[in-house]
Amino acid sequence: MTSFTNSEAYQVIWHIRRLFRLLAARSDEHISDLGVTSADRAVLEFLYPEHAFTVPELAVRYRVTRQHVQVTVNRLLKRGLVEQRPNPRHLRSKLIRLTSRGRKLFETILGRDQEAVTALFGGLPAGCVETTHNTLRTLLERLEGDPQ
Amino acid sequence: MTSFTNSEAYQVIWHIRRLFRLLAARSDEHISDLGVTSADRAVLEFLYPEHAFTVPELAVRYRVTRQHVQVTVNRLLKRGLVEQRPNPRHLRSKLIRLTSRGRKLFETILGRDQEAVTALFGGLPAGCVETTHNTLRTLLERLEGDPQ
DNA sequence: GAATAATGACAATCTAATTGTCATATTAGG
DNA sequence: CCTAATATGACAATTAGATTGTCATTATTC
Repeated sequence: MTSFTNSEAYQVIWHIRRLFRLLAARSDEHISDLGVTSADRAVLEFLYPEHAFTVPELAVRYRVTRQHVQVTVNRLLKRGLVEQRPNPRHLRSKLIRLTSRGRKLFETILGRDQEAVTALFGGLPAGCVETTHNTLRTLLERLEGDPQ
Repeated sequence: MTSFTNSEAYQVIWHIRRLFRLLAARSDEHISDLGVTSADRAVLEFLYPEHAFTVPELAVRYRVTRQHVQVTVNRLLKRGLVEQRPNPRHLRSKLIRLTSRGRKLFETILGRDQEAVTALFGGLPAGCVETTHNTLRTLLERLEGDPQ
């Protein structure tokens, strides 16, 4: 017998939706001057700091179509923020990873975010943040593990 | 001295982003057969169960442009899911509220969501959900209260 | 070695949302 | 009470992120 109400759980969902919109708006302000779109940013985030994935792999992780990721990755390649590396498991589909420029740029993004995050979370009891983190991670794992 | 790490706080943000995308996809599957878009849904959610707002008021709440809400509300009006009521504070700008059909429809949506939510949250300790709820609400209030 | 599947590229389309504009109605100030 | 400033609704064009569909080519598997 869990004793949280359905409405409480539902509100968590609702808050996630609202927070996303507000955070996205805030975050875009932070990084718009860097010429990085939120799609770019998502890919950079998956690759940071030293991960290497193929385009189709990124698409699976990001849960979008490979075509969409392809366009984003091509844009990042052109800007020299990511690079292709030989893929031992697949001759044609190269591994994508950050260049040092890309890593540096994403660290700039991270730094700005962290500032904002620090301000946003300031004064919250540590336990709350930890519990929230763990709860959200659990939800995420459940949703990701069961991709309908 | 708060003792959560910045990275922990940052992960909360990151999780919110990922959860939003997964939840949105999941939620859209639930309601797509009802002919309700996510914009429709957001408006219905604001009006449920008995709230009445003008279009500009809804736009402020939803943090989108009034033009966008206008289009959505017009669509809902045409479908008979919301209705206009005289506004004591403004002659021209009517109050929008749910019709009984709209309320019923949104309850269907709610019901489906609740099922999914129950499945998703099943087995989580009640305290975690409550703490998460409160933490997210606080973040939301901070972001909403300080609209840049 | 042939059949099947995966990849990259490209085009068209979609949806949620934005910005800009206009006429008109409404409100608030003098 | 009248005028100036503002708010509203309607409409058009555009944007961004993403989808679906298609095609040629390359890999993988049987």
